[in-house]
Amino acid sequence: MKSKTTTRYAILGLLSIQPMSGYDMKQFVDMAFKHFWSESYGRLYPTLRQLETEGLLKSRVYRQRGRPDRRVHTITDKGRRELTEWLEQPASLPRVRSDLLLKLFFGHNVPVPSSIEQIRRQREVLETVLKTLQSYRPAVDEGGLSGDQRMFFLLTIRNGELVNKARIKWCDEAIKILSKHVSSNEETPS
Amino acid sequence: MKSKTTTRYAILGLLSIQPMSGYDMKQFVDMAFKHFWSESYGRLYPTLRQLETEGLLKSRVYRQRGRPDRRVHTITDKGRRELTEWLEQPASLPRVRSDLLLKLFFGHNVPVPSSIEQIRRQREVLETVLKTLQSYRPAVDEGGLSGDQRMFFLLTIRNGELVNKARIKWCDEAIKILSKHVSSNEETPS
DNA sequence: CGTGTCATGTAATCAGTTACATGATTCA
DNA sequence: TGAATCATGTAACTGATTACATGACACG
Repeated sequence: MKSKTTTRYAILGLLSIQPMSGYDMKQFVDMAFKHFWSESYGRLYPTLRQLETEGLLKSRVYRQRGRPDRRVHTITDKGRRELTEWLEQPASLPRVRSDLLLKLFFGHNVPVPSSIEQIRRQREVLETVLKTLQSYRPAVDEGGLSGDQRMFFLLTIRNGELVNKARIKWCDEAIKILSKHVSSNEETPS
Repeated sequence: MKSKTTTRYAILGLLSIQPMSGYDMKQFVDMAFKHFWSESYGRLYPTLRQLETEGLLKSRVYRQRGRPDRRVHTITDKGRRELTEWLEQPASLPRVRSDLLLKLFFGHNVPVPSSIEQIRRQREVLETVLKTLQSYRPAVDEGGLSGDQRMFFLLTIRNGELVNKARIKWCDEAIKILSKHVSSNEETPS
């Protein structure tokens, strides 16, 4: 009874690029996939062991001087087959959870400036996210990636750019609308 | 040891609009919050009982002819206080999981037209999501909502519009880039 | 001398979905 | 007659994070 979690395929996908340790994967996901995916050690390591017993990858431990051992994983042919099979399956819609929108929807319970402040804070964070994302571009262009891999990487970055720009634009619109609402209520106080 | 899940506040927020049954909440969330939140009965009903024992809401069962009993919940003052307290806390960034972008990133394992097809399929779904979202606008304008509630509702819809339009725009860009890539490889076959 | 990085892993917990049970009524 | 809607609820499960343990070394 093996459940086919997406973590399995994230791992196999990463190994289809190059051999890696669990630690490497975590670093990579936290950087390159930050705007659309995440993995924790708590899922990564057990899943790696599981994939090895299934024969989808093999691993070897490398001893290092002054550093902990490194277990480097390599994808097998069987692993590649299972990966491409998954890649051909239709993708689902992105799953989104936004407590900001939840809070905004219930904004009638709180002074309007409080909602404005929420959005303003979020806008700031989104701005830094966007900048971080854009800072990867040169590295991707120069880094020793194959032509295809470069293209796919840039496409995911582009997705983050467009979506985050849309979010920021929404913040600006929302702040404007809410601010008008505040000042129009100042003109006619109770 | 009570964990303060967001489901708690989603429930309290809904009850701050009007008294509701668990079933009502599910309907409402599936409609109005679809693009940024979800709740299942499996979490809704137990959390409702929990909130009642904590005194944040009270409930009454209404018998109906030919239909199951309805348990209607009303928020208490204590509930309102806890809700507004949460509303003032800074919101986090939206959590996103997109297996489409994951698959695209690993696209080098699969023929490029397969990736194009993935994006084309997703584009179609996004288009219907967007249309559904926009179809709510008139109902929100006419529906018997207070001025504030109407504004907050429209703001969340607007968010869905902008973000989904950005996603669709990205699909178009990505399809174009990948298609060019395919035809340029046709010109110089191996 | 304390903090951070490298590195793997487990246990506990939290978060969230799915499947099932019940049962009357409405609609095609 | 069979499916869909209304309505509540539980049990089982999957999915995912957090906290902790270990330990050498580098950096300020």
